[in-house]
Amino acid sequence: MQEPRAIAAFSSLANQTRLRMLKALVVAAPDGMTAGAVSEAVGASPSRASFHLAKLADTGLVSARRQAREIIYAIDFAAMGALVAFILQDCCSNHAAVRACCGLDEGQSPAKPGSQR
Amino acid sequence: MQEPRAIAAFSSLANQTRLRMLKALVVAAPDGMTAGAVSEAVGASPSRASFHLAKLADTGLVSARRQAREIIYAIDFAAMGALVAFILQDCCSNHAAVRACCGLDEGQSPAKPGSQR
DNA sequence: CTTTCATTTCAAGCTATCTTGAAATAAACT
DNA sequence: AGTTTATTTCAAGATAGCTTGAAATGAAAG
Repeated sequence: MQEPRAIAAFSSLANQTRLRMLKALVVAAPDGMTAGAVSEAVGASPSRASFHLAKLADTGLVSARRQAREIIYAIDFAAMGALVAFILQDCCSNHAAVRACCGLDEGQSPAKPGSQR
Repeated sequence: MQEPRAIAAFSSLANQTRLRMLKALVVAAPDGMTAGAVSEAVGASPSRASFHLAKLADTGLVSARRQAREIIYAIDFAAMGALVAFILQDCCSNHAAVRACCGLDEGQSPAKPGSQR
């Protein structure tokens, strides 16, 4: 991931509505949600939801596909992973302190409670 | 890390000048750099550099301390790590696909070349 | 106590982003 | 063809963020 795309991705995440959309889409993964469902989930008008979903799709953090009358948005975990990799590698030069702070490098289990930090 | 702080942090990273400052500060870690040095490193006027450094400091991604006439900025790796943790845990619910995409969960060595991805 | 150096603060103008509601598109159904 | 449902696009106004250069602060040195 290059700098311009990373900046666009960070910009996408720097908004409450979009962050909440993303969280809803994580819960709904890998199936995704219709634009209307996302709109309801975050309490935004259809037009406003469309605006923010378009931004998330532009940056590649989510994908969009039409299914009959509905448009289904789904999170792209690979893109999210690439963004994390950008922070870790490009920004922080793989500095151990950064990796340590997010509970990595000490075991493989993704969600072991209490083991992070 | 809570949502508002994460949003502010993403906002900080969503800017070329600040991203480059951060990279310079990673290289200069853990000592840090004077505001003037950062200013030169990214090719920004003192006033512009001060504006962006203040933003980075506000969000806690960098720290500032006065040393005689100079002000020394240093990256806060813990804060960077907390932001990565926010993406991984709060945003992505520790989804394995995200962790996999950044070369984690397959070995502990932080910077082993060729082993990531 | 004035000068010098490093940095910040301020005010102005500019650009980008967000919100709102109305109108347009797209697909299915009658 | 006309209607309904789902979503996007558009235009307008509001808010936030960026850049610039000048003025102000803070700290050391003569």
